Amino acid sequence: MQIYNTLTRKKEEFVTITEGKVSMYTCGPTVYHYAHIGNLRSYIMEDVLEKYLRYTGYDVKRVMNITDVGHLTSDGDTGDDKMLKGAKREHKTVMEIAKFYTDAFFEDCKKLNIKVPDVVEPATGCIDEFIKVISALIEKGYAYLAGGNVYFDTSKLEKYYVFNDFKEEDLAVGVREGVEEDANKRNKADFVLWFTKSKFDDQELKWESPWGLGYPGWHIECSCISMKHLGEYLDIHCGGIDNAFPHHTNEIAQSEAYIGHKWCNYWFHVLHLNTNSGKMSKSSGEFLTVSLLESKNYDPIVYRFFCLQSHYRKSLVFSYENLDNAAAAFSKLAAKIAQLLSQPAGELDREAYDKLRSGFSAALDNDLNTSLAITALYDVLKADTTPAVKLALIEDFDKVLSLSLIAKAKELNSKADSGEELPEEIKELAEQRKQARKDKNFALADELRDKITAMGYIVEETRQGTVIKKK
RNA sequence: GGCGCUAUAGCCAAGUGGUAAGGCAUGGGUCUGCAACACCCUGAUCCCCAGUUCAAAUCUGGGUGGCGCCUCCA
Repeated sequence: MQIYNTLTRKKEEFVTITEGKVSMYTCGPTVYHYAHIGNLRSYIMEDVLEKYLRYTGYDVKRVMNITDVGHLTSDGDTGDDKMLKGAKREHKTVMEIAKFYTDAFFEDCKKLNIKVPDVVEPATGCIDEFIKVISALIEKGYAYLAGGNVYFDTSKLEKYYVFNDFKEEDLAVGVREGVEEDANKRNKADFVLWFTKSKFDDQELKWESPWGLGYPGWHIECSCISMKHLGEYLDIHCGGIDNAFPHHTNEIAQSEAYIGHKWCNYWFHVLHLNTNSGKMSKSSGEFLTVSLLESKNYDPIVYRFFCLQSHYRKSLVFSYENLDNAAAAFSKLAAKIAQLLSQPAGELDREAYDKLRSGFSAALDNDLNTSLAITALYDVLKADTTPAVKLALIEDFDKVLSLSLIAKAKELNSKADSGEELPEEIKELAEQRKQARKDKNFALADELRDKITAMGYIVEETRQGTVIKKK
């Protein structure tokens, strides 16, 4: 499979360190608030990547962290730990907040058919690891103490800016509001490994360390958690594009300084979901969550479908118009499959099956082109072959796409068949309407249809007669 | 200011040198008491300029617009 590697800025053949095995690390969520659907776009695309790797036969071990410490400032916030702020906002303790939003995150994942990674590790569970790695970095001369904090010395590296051709003097320090230059740093690009002193001193979570009571810097957690579970050699590291610098750059710096050799071969970055006014964030604009979409009667899977229709390396604009577009396409797909299910299945033609399947693989082999993979799905539906072949392929594709298409189709069919389960009241109205139509009293028939619709049911005339189903 | 990504029909989007896939929406039609469903038909020379080539949406150079990052936002 070909995959774009941010490290080389090229599409490359994906070759793993150990044949047949993939070690995969994903930057997990911060758990001081709900994830918004832009965050979730990354997790959806990474889920597709993981599932496709498995689909092609790899044995994948995937690790994800949960950031429950160390997020200090944020867009809009001018102080306070974000976790602490969340805790204050909701009158809960920091760990309760973390637990609450971690659960909420995985709830969202479940609704979006995102598989839970093999290992999920909260940062607060790995403090000893952090201390061990930071100590070693100091010993090796890659880190120094200043003003009570431990800093990583980026000048000790041959190449620090691995993703961008930044020149140190071009970095605009403090472009972001609320970010000030730290006078303790020897070099502009140095970053904190361990805090004991910061401008945000009302930290609730602090741990003992050789450098005093404090808490870890933001970047160290991903390096340590990854190495703890996946060892010193990593095949692929995933995350949102905004993490490339400085987060991932710093991860590479500290990891490779620690282990003394190249750490990760492939870097997979998902571009942002934007609104008309720019990047979606937790603090500006409408806070778009999965539950908000649900409250507007969107099936969460429709959002997954929406993401899949685009490519992970393209920024995608979210609007309700675009989501409606996806919703319409999705329900048409489900309806087509529902039709297939009610037909005689016929023979499973192996040749036709293999040919159509190869179209799907070719799409995903090419840098995870999900948009083309969806087209491959449409090709299956249009193909001149038996329902048996089509359904088998749809089921096969769904191991990767995870759109639950067959289940949705079955649901449609069962709704259509479940005339018996309609409330008496509805059945009564339907009977009256049937009689009205027989009498050619269409005004009354329409009135009755409106009544049934108002009660939450849909009335349709099909070739098999009138069908009433729940909305 | 620096660095990077990107620009194809109303919208999502494929395309990696040989004369523009697919989906949604729109419009027209078949079916229907009507509506919906379903089915059929329907649209762009690819941001602009210059160049390379027999041939460019695809390569090169220069513009313009959008997005991201620049030290704790996926």
